[in-house]
Amino acid sequence: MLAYQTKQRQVLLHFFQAHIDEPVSALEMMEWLGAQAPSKSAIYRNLSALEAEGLIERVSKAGSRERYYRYCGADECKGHLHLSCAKCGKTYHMGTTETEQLIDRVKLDTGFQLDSAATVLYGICANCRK
Amino acid sequence: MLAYQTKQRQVLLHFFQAHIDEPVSALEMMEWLGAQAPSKSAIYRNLSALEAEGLIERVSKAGSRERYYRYCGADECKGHLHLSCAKCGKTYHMGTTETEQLIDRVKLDTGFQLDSAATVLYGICANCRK
DNA sequence: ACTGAAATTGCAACTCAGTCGCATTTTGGA
DNA sequence: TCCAAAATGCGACTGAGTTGCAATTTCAGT
Repeated sequence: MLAYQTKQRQVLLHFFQAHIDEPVSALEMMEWLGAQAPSKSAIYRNLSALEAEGLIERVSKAGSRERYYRYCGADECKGHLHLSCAKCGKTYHMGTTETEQLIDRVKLDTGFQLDSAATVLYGICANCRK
Repeated sequence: MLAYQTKQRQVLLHFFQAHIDEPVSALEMMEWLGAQAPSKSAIYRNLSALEAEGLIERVSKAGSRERYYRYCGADECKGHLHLSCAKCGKTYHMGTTETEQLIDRVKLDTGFQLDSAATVLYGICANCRK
């Protein structure tokens, strides 16, 4: 009933793990994987499945016609927040301590249990501000 | 060269203003606007233009084939953060004071200048947690 | 308010990312 | 090893979004 461990699924997961924090589209995966890429249908079906399982997450990409996904299953993505610079596009990581403090703050202020893996903070990074 | 004030553009902006914090797609707009809706091309072209101008923003909508946009130009959207509940889908507003404190915290911790209008915090709201 | 160039609209044809049906192959538990 | 459930690959299809172009609208300059 759920999630057979197929070669195609592995290929996609490995690709995501090799591109942590980098939003990727199905077409991009096909291009970079080349001959190793699963069939078009397998890719799209696996992306939907992985999204439903919460292993990857859809992210907005202004202007693009394609769907972009980001890997969220890695330990690197748990326990801290992501900061995405609107200017240079780079993704930064907030420290785990600071993240916990922020989550506690939000919970105290609003009663809201923040999901650090699903949330991305947008703004301008220190480099681009100066 | 930039942004004529056309009836079609107004209709879309008014629609967004009447649906603050509710992500909307082009097809939904057409359906709800009915006869008052601009042509398909005008809608899509205006959505792209408004996005480029920063008046609206694309948001992820899991599983959907359509593009969803959220209005960010309103004063209601400036100066405070949005909290989106992953369970019930409702959007909550963080108080302006709490938002400012949080922005300051992030800047101190990471040097990152948070854009409150562009950022949405995901998690579970107090109601859905109990 | 008249004029005209630039911007926008509406239509219809088109594009192409994503979906679907189905025969074939793979997976993993009994 | 056996086999039913699940996944793959192919190819045809769908439909959200795009584009070319003639007609219309906007708005600054007069």
